Amino acid sequence: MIDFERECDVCEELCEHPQNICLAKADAISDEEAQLVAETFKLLGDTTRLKILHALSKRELCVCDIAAVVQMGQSAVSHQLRLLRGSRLVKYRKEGKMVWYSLDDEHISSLLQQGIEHIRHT
Amino acid sequence: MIDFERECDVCEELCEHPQNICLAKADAISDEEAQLVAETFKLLGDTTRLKILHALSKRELCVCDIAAVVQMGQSAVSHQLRLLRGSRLVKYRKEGKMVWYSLDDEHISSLLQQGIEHIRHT
DNA sequence: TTAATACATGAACAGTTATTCATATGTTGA
DNA sequence: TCAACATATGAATAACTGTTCATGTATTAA
Repeated sequence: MIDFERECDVCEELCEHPQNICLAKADAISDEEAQLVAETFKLLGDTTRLKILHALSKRELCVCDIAAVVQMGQSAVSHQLRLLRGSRLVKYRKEGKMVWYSLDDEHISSLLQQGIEHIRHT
Repeated sequence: MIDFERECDVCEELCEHPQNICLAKADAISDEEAQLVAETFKLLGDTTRLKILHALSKRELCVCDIAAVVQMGQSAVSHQLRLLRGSRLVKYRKEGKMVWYSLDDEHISSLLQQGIEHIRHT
């Protein structure tokens, strides 16, 4: 139970609705969490990466196969894979000179699917 | 049933794995869909917008309340709201000189929640 | 060892994006 | 009609992002 009269430091003046603001602040996500979540969504927010992730959600692929599927240069794909690796959205295993990529968990696959469903129902 | 021997136009040379590529191409999302989905995720991929959407997922808020909650200028918030409006992630209703914003559907709220849960389990 | 292959990476560049500032629009109450 | 207020928006700018090109590393086979 929070005493909003005391808790809230922006509860005066103009159009602002103290109660709303205080309540909203009370259950806002932290800056750090917002940052992390945004970072994840940002990675999903690029056509190339989205196609890569979608392809990987179906099967494990090596880099040059990914490049063939998304029709991009190997370098461009490698750069994107580095970002995806960095945020643990994908994992990889080496086999000789090849590297096989796959999604790191099905959580991602589920997010992806939900995004697709969203645009299909709009 | 697809005849991959005939269907696939990139099934030769180097490291590429014809079967994988052809299968992946077969169930790839279209460029247009990928574009749309990416666009949605891109909107979720910014800290300011994410905070706005998260706040709106709890309750309807007017512009200056949003500005107070996310601690941004009114102008910055308005600009972001325009983007969110444009992709129908939020809806609004006017009441006198104020405008009240809320999420357009709970689909968004659910995506948001899933994103938050993702980073909490990593 | 050497050449070929698969992948990674740094630098550079072009395109995009988020914020700020100034100003415009529209509503309300005096 | 005017002043105050809530919101929207155009322009400018700084920061960021994605691709390409050149090159580097590691692995394999000859």
